[in-house]
Amino acid sequence: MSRRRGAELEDAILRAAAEELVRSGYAGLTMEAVARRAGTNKNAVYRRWPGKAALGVAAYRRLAVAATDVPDTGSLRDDVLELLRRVNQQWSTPLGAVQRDLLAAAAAEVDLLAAIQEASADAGSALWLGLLERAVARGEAPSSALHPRVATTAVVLLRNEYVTRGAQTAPDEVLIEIVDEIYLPLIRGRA
Amino acid sequence: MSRRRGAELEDAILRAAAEELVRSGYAGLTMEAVARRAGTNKNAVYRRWPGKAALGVAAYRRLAVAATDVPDTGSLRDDVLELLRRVNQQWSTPLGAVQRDLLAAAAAEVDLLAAIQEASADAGSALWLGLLERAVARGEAPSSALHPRVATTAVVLLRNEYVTRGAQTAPDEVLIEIVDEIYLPLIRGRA
DNA sequence: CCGATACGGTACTAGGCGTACCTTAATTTG
DNA sequence: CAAATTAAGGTACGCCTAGTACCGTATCGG
Repeated sequence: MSRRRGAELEDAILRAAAEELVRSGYAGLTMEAVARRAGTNKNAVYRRWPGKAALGVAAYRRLAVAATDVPDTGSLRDDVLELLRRVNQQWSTPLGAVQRDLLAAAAAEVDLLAAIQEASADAGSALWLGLLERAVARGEAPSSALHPRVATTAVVLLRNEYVTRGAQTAPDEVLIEIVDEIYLPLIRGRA
Repeated sequence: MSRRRGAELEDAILRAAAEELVRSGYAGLTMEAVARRAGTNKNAVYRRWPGKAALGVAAYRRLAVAATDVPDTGSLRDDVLELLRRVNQQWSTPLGAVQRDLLAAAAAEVDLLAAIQEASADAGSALWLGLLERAVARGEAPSSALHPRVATTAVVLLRNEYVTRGAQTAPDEVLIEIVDEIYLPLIRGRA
């Protein structure tokens, strides 16, 4: 029997950790179970990651590679609402719960936080800026709306729903309210 | 020696838990230490609260009674910025860190979440709506701006800084950016 | 072929949550 | 006022999990 080493073993551990994450959530993630599922022991894990949080983040990054493609309906409102709905849907999955737990668990270590941010495309402003750029080209929005913090306001407000309400999912009415009562007025107001 | 009972003992436990909370944070809070500091044992604690999260929230509520008074400078921008600065300052204290940890720890139990919300006045929309009402009276804002979600947008964005950046405190430039680039344009745009 | 390196196995320690059980004090009730 | 009930105190658990230590052994590079 061959003994796995280096990258091969590391890969197996990450795969195992990712499976455990979706199965049991971050709270239920145990180093022991990860090692067992990977067919190894805790030593191999601790040689690579300093602790549970770091492993959790590393495993999450492998799960959250699926980048959301940006909708292009020809209407700013529809684009925003659609992207917001996709994000909401993604956050409603067990993976979204994992992300939130991880965000809380990694709050102490700044580098881990950055790693999570990097992994979740929805957090980046690129998607939202791109969407706005097309609206500007169509004359639906002023170019002064192309501002990172402005662009991501809708998704930030949605995240707040999860954080403060502990919501499993945000109802569609909330998304509509965010778009119609805040995001679009904000874009208008920056003219 | 007299043996404390009922409300008196409950009070001592809550006081002890609050002290432990500011000393060691929520992560370092242990039922054992709380009981010891209160001069009793874990039994008395568990007879009153089902677990660590519930006790933590109850203790936090006793700490966070200090309601922020709303500034009234005569200018919407100054009012908003000032209130935001006060909230930022409050969230920068150890107590703010406790609140964030608690928010994460109580994410599973909805009733606990509600209890935290209730305790932190800054989360409520009343403060922000009151501030806006005065601005409307002065003609600085349209009455259509009097909307709970709109009113609290600034503080929600600030919270996001803490959640996603793990910030100890948000720099003043961020507050200014939130006010000038988002909050005020939003108010304008709702005219 | 020979180190050096890293994996596997196992056994620990340490700490904390939550529970069980019993004794003892205070309070309520007949 | 005595008896019954309620609630504290004391203590010892069971259980789980993080993280560490040690050692034999397979693999890899030179």
